[in-house]
Formats: sequence, structure tokens, C-alpha cells
Amino acid sequence: MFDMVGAWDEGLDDAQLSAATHGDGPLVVVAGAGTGKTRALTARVAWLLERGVAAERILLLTFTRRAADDMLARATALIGAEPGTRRPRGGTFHAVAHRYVAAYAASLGLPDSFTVLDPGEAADLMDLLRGQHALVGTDVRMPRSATLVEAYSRCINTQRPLREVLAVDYPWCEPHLEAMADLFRAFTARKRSAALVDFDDLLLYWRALLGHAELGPELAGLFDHVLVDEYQDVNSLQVDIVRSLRPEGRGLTVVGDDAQAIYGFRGADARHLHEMTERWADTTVVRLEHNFRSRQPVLDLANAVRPVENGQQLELYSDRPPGARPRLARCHDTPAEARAIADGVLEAHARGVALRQQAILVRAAHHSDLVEIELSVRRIPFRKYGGLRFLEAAHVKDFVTAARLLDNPHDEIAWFRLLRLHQGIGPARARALVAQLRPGSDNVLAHWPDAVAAAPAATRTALSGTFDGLVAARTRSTAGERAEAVLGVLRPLVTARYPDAAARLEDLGRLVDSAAGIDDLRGWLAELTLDPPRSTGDLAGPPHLDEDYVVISTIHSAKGLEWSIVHLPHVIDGAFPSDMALKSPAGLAEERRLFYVGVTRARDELTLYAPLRMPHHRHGRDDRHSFAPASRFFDAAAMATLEIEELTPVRERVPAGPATPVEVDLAPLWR
DNA sequence: GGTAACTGGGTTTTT
DNA sequence: CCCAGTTACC
Repeated sequence: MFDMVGAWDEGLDDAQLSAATHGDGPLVVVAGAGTGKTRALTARVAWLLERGVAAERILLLTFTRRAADDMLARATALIGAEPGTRRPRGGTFHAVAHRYVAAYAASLGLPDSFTVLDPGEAADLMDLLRGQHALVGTDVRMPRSATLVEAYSRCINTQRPLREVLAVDYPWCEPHLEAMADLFRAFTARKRSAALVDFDDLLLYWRALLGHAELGPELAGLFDHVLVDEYQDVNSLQVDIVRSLRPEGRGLTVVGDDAQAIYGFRGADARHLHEMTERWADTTVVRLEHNFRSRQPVLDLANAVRPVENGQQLELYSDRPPGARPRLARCHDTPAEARAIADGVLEAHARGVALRQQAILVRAAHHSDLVEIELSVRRIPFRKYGGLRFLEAAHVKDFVTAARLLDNPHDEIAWFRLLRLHQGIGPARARALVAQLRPGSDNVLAHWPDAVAAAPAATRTALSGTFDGLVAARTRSTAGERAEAVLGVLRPLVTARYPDAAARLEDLGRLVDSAAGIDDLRGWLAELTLDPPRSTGDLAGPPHLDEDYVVISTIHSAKGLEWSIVHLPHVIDGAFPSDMALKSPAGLAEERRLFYVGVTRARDELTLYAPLRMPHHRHGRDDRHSFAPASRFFDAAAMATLEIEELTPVRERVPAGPATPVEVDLAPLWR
């Protein structure tokens, strides 16, 4: 038994307690926003450990690795296990899948040196292959490579045939059905031959391992308990995996809230949460409705906009002292909105609310553009999460690409990218050079001299430098040294390629620093791909305690988090809800759930902003927006929970012009 | 034939 | 700000 450090059940309410101490039968915890779901789950892990379940026989699947680490740390702290002792297993579906795929690579027919392809690289591969599949040309609208990857991924994640996916989600692509099917076949074949594994493959391979007659039961038998967080956001592939892990439902706990299902675009379906009770008749459902986070006026709005269509009725209530009603600020235009937000942040800061207790949550990353400018002008520090991520920056991709080649020289995409980085090498010559290297053959690097000889004279010095650098990098023993050597290869290329090379090299320097002390470069790269830094600041290590900054985040990335004060800009039809999503009732429903997630992040104060004009949308595209506060979110009952505030524009007063003309004379300069 | 430099049009959300 | 399409140079 363990020493009890603090009672794991301290402060739990009855519902949380019954979830934590539930026996072995299938358990569904329907947890409204802010109802202490993480606490309940953590307490359950602690309870299981206390009952003598071995730590390593518990598997915790969460949405982000951060959530898993957080929960594992809290659970082990609760039961007082010493650090370094056996810990529960856990991580995201993809990260855990990666572990199994790496462990059983040989059984899956993969070389140990396989590399994990991020969606951007998958798109590059699609581009490389599409030429052979009648998917190029300018006469009719062709799907972009990112769209191709999306459609492919949707087929995998929903396990629906391409024909159906195109009909429902990409009707304008239907004429290309045959070509796309061909392309997708070639895509999977090429991934196989080049030892490339994309995100979807990780899940497919894990499922295949679990489905194997002998290995499957053995893998499932490693665990007594499987706990899955955010179950409303799993797709059918993940459901298959969970069912293989717990075929009888014994020892299965899932936690979720169908009103917070916001990943439909990724193949997730909240119906999986409801189907638990249908699949296993002995499923226990525990509902958490007591909100520990927000004040009641915020919850009044949340309850008013909570979607009810699927029947999980749930009414959030709070014991906290009541506070101000959420405000709906109607602003003149988007610059006025940005000023109002900055005003609000400073005003709250003056009242003693730290910047880190304040967040600006947006539907789409670019919705905060003007706010970011306004904050910068007023010297209010901020950090942005979600949206364009660090790993998508061109120079970071260049680095990761080059580093991968050390382990997997058969990665054509990587060669293609690295070669094009050289002055004088474009797509055509890069393709020719890749052909010279013959990826897939025994010793790829041995073909390099031939390739260099075949390249234009002006490029040979640089190419040789890259070649020698890579060969030298391969001889380094530690991951840190290897990363350093890769940076050495890239430095001249990045310097020549990007006008702002200094800043980019600084980024890469930080990346290389974070690789110091790692012993496995390949694993580090895979982890970087699966769980990339969420903001550029993340690489600098844990922030200093005295560092204070406002958080700007997409609502998607803000899931599970909370702040004292939350600002929601652009709450107008067309922006939020996004006009991209309004084509279908399902799309609008998801926008509504997203709004619900945004609203319920606020502990104390919430302000929604409705700019009445969008001057920064160019020439006449304004008509896409109705400029009304998001009417589709607010019915009369919801409006009644709001304090409406009109922010009238303040016109700057300037004195009238003088009677005598004001002149500008440049003539002296030219004398 | 192939690359670089420029121009104009478009932009959801993420493991 | 990124991509595609165009044009001017090697």
C-alpha cells in the first residue's frame, strides 16, 4: 500500500466521488464544463492505485500530452508515490500509438528508421504524386494538396468510402473521384516504400496490432484500466482501438461532454459517447453538473446556449458568489474592438488581475490580428497559442526535414525539400537529383557524388557542403551534437534563402538547444511532430514566475483551460459563427458548441464583442458578414443573460487649420 | 528548359 | 501572410 499524502477524496462532491470509486464495469462520466472532471479522473486513478492496481496497468488517453502529464503528476502526488517509481501509462492516442508502432515496427513490415510525416509533408507527397493521376491543370478547379490530404484523412478517420466522403463533404470534387482514388492508392504505396508513417497510419497500425489474433489480446492484457478523456472528440478509428483494449468494457472509463464536441471536422462524433450505454447494458453513467469554475451569471449564458439536440440534458450551477453579467459590447468597427479589449485588459490589470488571468479567445487565428497590433502598441505582453504553429514555419520544417534524413535517407520528400533550399535548384533539378540518389536502394548517400556531378556547376560547392555536413552529422553520437551539426548544414542555406535569416537562425538555435541532453534524435523528432510547441514561447522552457502575459488562443486550443477574465472578439454572424461552417445545420451546431466552450472558460468576467463594421476586409467582401451580433447563438433567453453595452466611437478633436498655408520645402536637400 | 523574382487573390478549427 | 500564375533571365 501507499502512504497517503493528502486524502485523494478531499473536497470531492458526491458525483465526483461516485465516479472516482466506481468498480470495474464500464463507466461514462458526463461532465459539463468546469465541473472538476480532471479532479474526478485524477481521484479515480489515485483510488485505483490505492486499491492495489499496479500503476503500469492503467492507461490514460487524453487529448494533449500536457493533460496526460498533468493528470499523472497529480494522481501520483495524491497517493504519494515517489517520483521515478512506476507510473501509469498515458498520452494522446497518436503518441501512444507511436510507441506501439515503434515497438512492433518489424511485425508491421516497417524498418526501425521509419519517420512520422506531419500533415504538411503529407501534402507535399500528394503534390509529388498528383502529376501522375490527372489531378493537375488549370481549366477546371483542382483540389489543393491540403484538401486532398483532408479528404484522405476523413476517409480513414470516419472509415467511410471516398465516394461517400466526397458526396457529403467535398461535392465539388466528385468529378475527380476516380483520379483521387488512384492517387490515394499511390499515396499509401509510396508511404510504405519510403518508410513514411502519417498521423492516420499511427492509429491504423495500432488498431491492426490490437486486432491481431495473438498479439491483440496480449497487448490489451497489459492493462486493467483504460481511462479516456474528451471522449466526445474521438473518431471511429479511436473507438475501435478502445474497444479492442477493453473488449468486455471491464475497466473502461470514458469522460466527455457532448456539448463540447468541436472536432467534427476531424472525423470525431459525439454519438460515440452515447453509444457506450447501448453497447454495454451494464454501463454506469455519472453526471457532473456542479460547476466549480464560474460565477452563476456566466453559467446562465452557458446554459442558455448549450445545445440540447442530442439529449444529454445538463444544467450547470455554481455556489460561488454571483458576479457581473456577461457583457455584449457593440463596437463601431474592428479597430474599436481591439482598443476596447486592450482597455479592458489594462483596466483589469490596474484592479489587480494579473495578465495571465486574462485571455482573448478567437474562432480563427487571424481574428486576433488587430488586437495583437493594439497590444504591441501599448506594450502589453502576450502569447499566442494555436493557429500557425512553430513547426509550420518554413525554416523549422527545413531543419526537421534535414534532421530526419540522418535516420531515414529514403525519405524522398525530405530530400526534395532540402535540395530545393539550394540556390539554383528548383523543383525540376531537385527531382532529377532525387532520382540520382535512388532512395530505397542500399546506400543512398553513396550515390551523392554522381548527383553532385550531374548538377549545374554553380550549385556544386553548396551541394557538396550539404553532403559533407550530413555525412559528418551522422558520425556524431549524441542527439544534441547531431542537431548541432544539422544546424551547421542549414546555416548557409537559410542565410541565403530568407531575408530575415537572423531571426530564423535564432529560432533554430533554440530548437537545437532543446535537443541537448536528449539521447534519441529520432524519438525527439517524432515527439516534436506529434506534440509540437504550442507557441514560439514554449521552446524557451517553462516561463519565469514573474513573467506576465495575456493569452491569445483559438478556442480549440483553449479547451480544458480557464481564466478569470475572458474576451471573445468577432462574435458576429460570418466570423463567429464562421461562414465556412454555415452551409450545413451540423456546421452551425458545432459553432454553437464552440461558443459554449469559449463562454465556459471564464471564471469571473466575460465580454463578447460585436464589431458593427469590418473595414479591414477588402473591397466589398464585407457583404459576407451580416454585422449583426451572432444572432444564431442568441435567442431571447440568451440575450436576457447579457448586459448590452454600446461603445460609441470617440472622435479625436483637432484644431481648425490656420489661415496661412502650411508648406513643405525639400529644395535645400537637392542643392 | 529551368529558376528566381514579382504580382494578385485568398485565408477555420488540430492530433 | 502563403500560394499560384506570370514574366524575365540563365
